[in-house]
This record gives sequence, structure tokens and C-alpha cells, in this order.
Amino acid sequence: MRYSHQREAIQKIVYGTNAHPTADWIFQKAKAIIPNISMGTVYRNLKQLEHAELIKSIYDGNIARYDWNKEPHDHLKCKVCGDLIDVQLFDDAIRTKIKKQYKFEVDDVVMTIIGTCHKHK
Amino acid sequence: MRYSHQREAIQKIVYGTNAHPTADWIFQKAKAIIPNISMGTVYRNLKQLEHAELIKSIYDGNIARYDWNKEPHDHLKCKVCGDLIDVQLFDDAIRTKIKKQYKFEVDDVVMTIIGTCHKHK
DNA sequence: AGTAATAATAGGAATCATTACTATTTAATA
DNA sequence: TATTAAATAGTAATGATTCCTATTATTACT
Repeated sequence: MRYSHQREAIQKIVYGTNAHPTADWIFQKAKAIIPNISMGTVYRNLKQLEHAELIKSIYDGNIARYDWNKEPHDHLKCKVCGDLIDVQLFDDAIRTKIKKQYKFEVDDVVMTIIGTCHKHK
Repeated sequence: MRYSHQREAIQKIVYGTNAHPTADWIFQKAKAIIPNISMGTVYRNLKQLEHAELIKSIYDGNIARYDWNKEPHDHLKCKVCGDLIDVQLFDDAIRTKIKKQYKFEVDDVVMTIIGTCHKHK
């Protein structure tokens, strides 16, 4: 993977937030640095960064969000403000259980807890 | 919600499979019964059926699938054949834990385990 | 049964996220 | 510096889903 100014900017943007940004959000931020950057470049680089395991992508309903946090973790999704909050919930015991019980080889566990966060009472 | 031939057909199609069908799959099946049914009708009715809690929708990556199984359950997603398999994994203890630990009111837990099913060795 | 009110429909256009295409630019390196 | 191929901008295309509108069908009421 050859260096590019655009990819460096995109990576820095993802690494600079905890907000699990969307491609469009990243695109808006990137335009401030590289005014004529195109959406295709954003998507291509996000895909490359993911492939290089420098970022992770997560599906929030039908839209992709990106995360610098590569450790296995889960998300709390607040249905009021839409925030995605990182949490550590899934313990490794369940992996063994699934393997035995269902004869299923586990690669990854995607868990999202939907509800209302502490900001809304 | 007023009766319609189309909605009845759509509901029956969803209730008649364990394959977690997509809107397009349902549309194809529905055309066999009502040849000039339209995609908009399928989507509108799926939404209504979901709202009436007669079916549930689940996101498989960025595409919606529909499920007659309204009991809380999780899915094993095989990356080889794409199958979604229903499983009961999530235990209620975690709900209490999340509530205490993160001050988060839990409505729903969406868990998908990605891996390889027993059919592929 | 006949009619009025209005929910639901078919068909097509519009939208949104994402991917594909292509001529041009740019980074790596000989 | 010249060569080569990867990366880009800009734009067209795609796929899933939603929206729009004139027409049709269901329900409620006479």
C-alpha cells in the first residue's frame, strides 16, 4: 500500500474521534484538509485501512461506521441520541459454548445493546 | 390496519420459512400469488407487520431480513454459505449487569456470531 | 345492497449509501 | 530524471429502500 496524503488524513480523522463516524462525516472533515477530495477516495481508503487492520467497520442499522478501536468490544446504542458507546461485555466462555453446542467455528462476535443512555431520564 | 390480500400473502411468506428472507426474496414469492404486486407494497407491509409486532426485522450487514420468530434470540452467521441460524445465547443476567455498570436502560440485544457452520470442514 | 370515506395499491420516480469506471496525477524506485 | 503502477477526482452506475400519485378496494354507514 503506497503512501497517500488522502489516506493519511482519513486515518487521522478516524483516530481522532470516539464518535464512530460515518463515511460522510469523515468526508466532510477531510474536505477541510483536502478540499477536492472525493467520496470514492474516502470509501476506497476506509476499505484499505480496514483490510490493513488499522481500523474496523461496524454496521449501525444499514449504514457503516468506522472505529479505530480494534480490540474486540461491543456497543451500546442509544435510541434517543443515536450515540454508540464502547463496552466490554462478551466473555470468551461463550465462544467455547457456541463451538460445542452448535459445532460452529467462531471468528467474531457482533453485539449491540439497544436502549436509552444515562443522559435521558 | 385494514385487511389486504397483499399483506396477508406477505405475512404468510415470512411465516413459511426459516431462511430469514430479504424483501426481494419475499417480493419474488409474492409475485407467484399476486403477479402485479409492487416492491413498494412489500416494503410498506413489512414495515406495518413489524410495527404490529407480527414479524421482526434484522440487519444482515447492510440489508434487512425478516423473521417470524419474535422471541429474543441471536444469530450465527456463516461466512461461507451466508446462512443465518437462530440460537438462544443471551442470558438475562447480562441485562442487569449493563444496567448497573453503564446506567443504560436495555430494550433489546442484537447479537450475531460470525464464523463457519458445521457444513464446511 | 348502495354509497361515501379513506386506507392500500401499482407503478414509477427519487433518495441514500456505496461501488465502479476512467483519464489524469502522484509516489516509489531504478 | 524517467518509468511504472498505484491512487486520485469526478462522475456514472448500482442496489436497497422510500416517496409520490392517480386508481382500486375495504370498511362503515345508510
